[in-house]
Amino acid sequence: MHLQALRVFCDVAQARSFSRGASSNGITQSAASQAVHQVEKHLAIRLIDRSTRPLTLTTAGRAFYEGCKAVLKRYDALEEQVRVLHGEVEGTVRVAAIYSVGLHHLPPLADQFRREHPKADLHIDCRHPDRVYEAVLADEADFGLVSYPRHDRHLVILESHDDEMVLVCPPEHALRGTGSLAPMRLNGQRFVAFDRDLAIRRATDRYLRARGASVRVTLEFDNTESIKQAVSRGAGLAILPEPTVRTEAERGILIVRPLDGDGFVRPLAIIHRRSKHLTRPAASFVALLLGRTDETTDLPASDLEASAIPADACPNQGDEAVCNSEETVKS
Amino acid sequence: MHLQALRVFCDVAQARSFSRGASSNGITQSAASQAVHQVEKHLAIRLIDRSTRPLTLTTAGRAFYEGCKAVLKRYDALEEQVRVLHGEVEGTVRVAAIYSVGLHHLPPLADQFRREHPKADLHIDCRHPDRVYEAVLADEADFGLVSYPRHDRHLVILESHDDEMVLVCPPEHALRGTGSLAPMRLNGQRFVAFDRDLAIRRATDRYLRARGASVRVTLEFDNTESIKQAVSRGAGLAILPEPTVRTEAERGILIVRPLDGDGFVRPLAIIHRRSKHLTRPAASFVALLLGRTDETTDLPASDLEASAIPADACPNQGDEAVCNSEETVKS
DNA sequence: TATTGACATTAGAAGAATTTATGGTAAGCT
DNA sequence: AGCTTACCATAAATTCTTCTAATGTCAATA
Repeated sequence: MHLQALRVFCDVAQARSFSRGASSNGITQSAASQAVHQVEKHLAIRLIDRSTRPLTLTTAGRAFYEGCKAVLKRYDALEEQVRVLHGEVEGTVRVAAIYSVGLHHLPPLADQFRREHPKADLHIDCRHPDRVYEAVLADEADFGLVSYPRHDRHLVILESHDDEMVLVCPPEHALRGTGSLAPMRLNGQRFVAFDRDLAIRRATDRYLRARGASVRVTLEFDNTESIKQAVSRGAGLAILPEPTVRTEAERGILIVRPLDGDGFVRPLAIIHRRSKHLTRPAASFVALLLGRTDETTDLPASDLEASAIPADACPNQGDEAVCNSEETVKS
Repeated sequence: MHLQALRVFCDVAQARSFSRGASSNGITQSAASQAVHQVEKHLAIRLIDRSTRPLTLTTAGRAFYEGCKAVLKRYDALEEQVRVLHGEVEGTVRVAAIYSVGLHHLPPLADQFRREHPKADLHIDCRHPDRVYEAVLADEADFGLVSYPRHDRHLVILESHDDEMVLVCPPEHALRGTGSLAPMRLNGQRFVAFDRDLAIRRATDRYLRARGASVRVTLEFDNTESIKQAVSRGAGLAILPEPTVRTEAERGILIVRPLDGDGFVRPLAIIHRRSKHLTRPAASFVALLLGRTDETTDLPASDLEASAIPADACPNQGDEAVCNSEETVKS
């Protein structure tokens, strides 16, 4: 039995999808299908019911999924432990991240990584998404953190988790309030949006159009920070990844409301060059990002008592940089 | 990473030998060497120090070994749990075992198996070693339990644990006593031995000869039970596998003394046809024999509170059947 | 009913694991 | 020391796997 196959099964089970489970592991849907079939054949037990449309786990599948998750976590923690014990994780890690990820997702994980691997040198560059791809392809970064990953023959894409997209408005706005909001109610509102050439903008437009909400885009930026600033100054509403506005929501600077219905999310991914193997410390950091490190391990909890270790995993990506003019989206 | 590779590493580490570790997994020494190299390469850490003769584990190797053992145990328990949950372990298991194993090693394990898999039908046939091979080759048994396994193109050999060989004498004998005994002191003694065509006899002769003990063989049998009987009646001394004389030792019927120095052991093995895949219940029983089932699992300890579950693993094999005449072995 | 999205299946190519055969080295023996 | 034995590494050839790419099939939905 291949550990990789178990990993694929777990990711498929968690994502409730072969395609997404495959992406998380940087393989094709076909390979994931075959891998899971292999596991099922080995056990001679059907683990997944494919006859329904999002797939569901059988009873045995659920049990195996839970157990597998635990086994894999234990094994990953073991590898990490042995490496640390051997003082193996040293060297430089160069990460290229889109602004929002670098600002909001990475800091706590970077801290944890630096604590656990004092000998490793972690460099994080925050850039425009296009520059992230360039940096990875040019081998100026060991790997990159992006959202809405673009496929490229020279890249391997490891899909990470999704950020929930939420409505953001100023505290005095008519739509302030609590609880979730029907997307339709955004019809006719003024909006601050991402640049039109960013994937997140296209996804947002598609989302609003599909739900019959036509908004007037009054400002465009290529980064979340500028959008938040504009929103807080009353330039309009915005739809942003939840982690990027958590602080402002807690402080009452901005009002944040979830959107009704099926989650509108921003998929985050790790990208790296297909040919190149990750260095040891880079692999360790990727494992941390993918939540493959056991934060709740029962090993001697040596040196991390004071700090809050984030319970959820990894990286996500925003888009960012310049301010444009006004425009109406036929949503 | 292949679970099989981790298993090989663990067996190699435990056996302190690549060859034996390989045998435990039914692969060649070369394959074991390459598998361990692969693990080391993956971790980029040396786990085993080969420069010394029984090989030793490095510090990292020890840590990884302990962790691996736990992970594998957890995984094996998981597979078993899922199978039981799915009611998969049913059908007939036909085991062919040499007399001593069938009498002394199997009973508690058979009980445990029947308890855990009520739907499975377990048949155990105790036979002369040659008949065990015949039964397995003729597909009359799913697998066989033998000692001193013979290689055969059509068989896969899974080496199990070793039985310690001990000196057995009647309570009134001059060599009675406690503590271990120097083999040399057996020089000139009368002996009850196994048949000359049994591997265990040849191993015993070789052992005694190498240590300069020449004994007079007065009786020969092809099974341990007859030898014990003869010894208790004063026909001479014998060297037998420890588990086969434990009861008599406890009851004071026979005196049992370990032999000095490096262990003289009887290697036990599971044999099965190379081509044929084991049935599900057969595979479960083999897993139990190989100690790959987690007796100390923290799963709901359902129904096994009253019985003593043996802490050590599996099968072993004796040799047996007819009585011969007298003879002196130039040891 | 046609469409879309998602999984299965197949074939061929690339890659990995295993065996056989061989060579080198440590331990123990004479 | 020199020999012998046991043991592990390595190379080469073979056999098995696993991957991707292309295509087929089916459930959910408009």
